[in-house]
Amino acid sequence: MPVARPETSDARVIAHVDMDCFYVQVEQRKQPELRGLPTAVVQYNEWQGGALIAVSYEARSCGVKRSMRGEEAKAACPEIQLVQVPVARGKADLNTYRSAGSEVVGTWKFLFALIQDGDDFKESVRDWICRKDADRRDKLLGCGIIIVAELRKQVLKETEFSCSAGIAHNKARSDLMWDLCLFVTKVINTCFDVPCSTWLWNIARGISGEEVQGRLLPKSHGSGKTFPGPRALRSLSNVQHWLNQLSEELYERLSSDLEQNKRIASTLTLHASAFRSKDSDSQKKFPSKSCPLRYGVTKIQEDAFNLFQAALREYMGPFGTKPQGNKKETWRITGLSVSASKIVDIPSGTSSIMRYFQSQSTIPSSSESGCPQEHVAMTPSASESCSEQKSAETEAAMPDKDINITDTSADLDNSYGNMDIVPEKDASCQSNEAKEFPTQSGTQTKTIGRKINNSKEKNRGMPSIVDIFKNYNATPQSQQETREDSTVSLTSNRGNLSSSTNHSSEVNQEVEDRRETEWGYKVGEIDQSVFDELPYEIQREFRSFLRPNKRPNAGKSKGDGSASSSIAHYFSPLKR
DNA sequence: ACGGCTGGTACA
DNA sequence: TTGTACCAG
Repeated sequence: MPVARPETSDARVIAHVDMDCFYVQVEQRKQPELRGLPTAVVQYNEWQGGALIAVSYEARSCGVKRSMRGEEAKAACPEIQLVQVPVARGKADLNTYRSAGSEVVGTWKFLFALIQDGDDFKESVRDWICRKDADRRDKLLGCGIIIVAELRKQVLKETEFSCSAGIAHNKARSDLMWDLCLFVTKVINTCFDVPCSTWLWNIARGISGEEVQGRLLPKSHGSGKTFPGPRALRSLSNVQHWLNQLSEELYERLSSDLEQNKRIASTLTLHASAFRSKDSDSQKKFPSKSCPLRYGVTKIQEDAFNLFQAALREYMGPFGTKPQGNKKETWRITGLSVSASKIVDIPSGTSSIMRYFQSQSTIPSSSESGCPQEHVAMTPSASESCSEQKSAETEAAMPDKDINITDTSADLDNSYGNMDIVPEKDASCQSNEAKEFPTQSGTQTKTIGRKINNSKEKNRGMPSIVDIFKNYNATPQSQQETREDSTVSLTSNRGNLSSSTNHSSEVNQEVEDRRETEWGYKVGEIDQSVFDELPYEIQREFRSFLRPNKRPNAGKSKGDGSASSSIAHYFSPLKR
């Protein structure tokens, strides 16, 4: 983080949008009678009422906090409504919240529609962006404000979820930081090196050129569970049971990702936490282990268990293997998690997944360690790490032979669907595909990686929100004559979504009634409902752009109107 | 060794 | 590349 990037002269507009106590909102949408009540989402409830993981604003005002247990929350706020996270496979199941999150992201498509009509948008902002009577940077913020106001309204309309947002010229917050500024100035020379000092100095003043990294999808998936106190696992078979559960969930999510996003993960990692009951360094960390990820439930289960055993041996050192070594030097597992990472796009286009895999398939280098699947049956000592089995790397991006489909007309979904159903046998090393590519595994693996990366370039789906703002250029021109050039450009070479407008939501019906177009308006025609959402000082600013002689409506907004700067703005939760 | 589960970054 | 540590919500 301490990369002191200079702020560019080019003004940016950066918005931070944050879903309000999201899990609570998801539950309240499911049970509307909970709306407006102090509510919290709780994970498990057997021990002290479970752990709070989301707290509604009403409950927060009673002093309920996220780290509390359910019973604590009841004590602080007796009328609080506690909703439990679903449980699947004996563990918390967050999938409803994940898909609700995807819903939210899905609503952003209206922004891309906006981009498609970029010319209209340019036209509409041109008039005011060039005006002389306000600071250009503030005008840019104003533009961002409108976009974000629309976005929040759209999210609310399509999902019923409210969100809050902040807008600034950079990623660092730049207001309400005076104390920090003073503090930093005080300590800046005490204990920081030069790069760190300059970073601190700038951040405290809201100066940052750090860029926004755009991404719509997660970089990894994980499934984990803790086994606190007396629940700690003490037998291999119990560990295996839980690894099976976790692996199932992980595979389910990998499958969804493959189906919905056409992505595959290539690395499987096992994390565990443990302690040793008797003496010595019981602080010792349980090592993480990873290996190439092979698609298939039982494959992930097997690999995860093998990784665990390899890690366990390392953890226990000489004691673990020999029961007679030291009496009762035994382990307890207090946490397990399996995760999948290094997720890459696969080409969608016309080819099926299978065709892709087949074209990429390589021999799993029987030269060295034989069939890559052998480790499944290996004893712990013999399997000393899947990760050392280079041959298995090529397996990473390749589903089992037994799910390969010779019918090349098979489409993505069908071939993927078979993965789950077909019983997994050890794939032999003599598959036809394998023999076609007698290359060294390492080389081949790199090739796969490269191809996948290339495919990423041409195969991205929707543009990210960052792409939007990247192309959001306003050229600082000396007005008047150069008016043609002083436009806000909102274009994308990728956007290809249709711009349909949904007028059916009853929630915002009265809003819709007042509102005809998405983005065709001029500033003077800004949707009143959007306008009303703006902080008071921003409304005033806008009015000064538009009707310099008119006085703003007083008392419309909760703001006190005293703020003189619009450097950073914050929107309160949108009312339903 | 109850702040669970999930995801991210930075670093060696 | 793998493994570790730490952070945030």
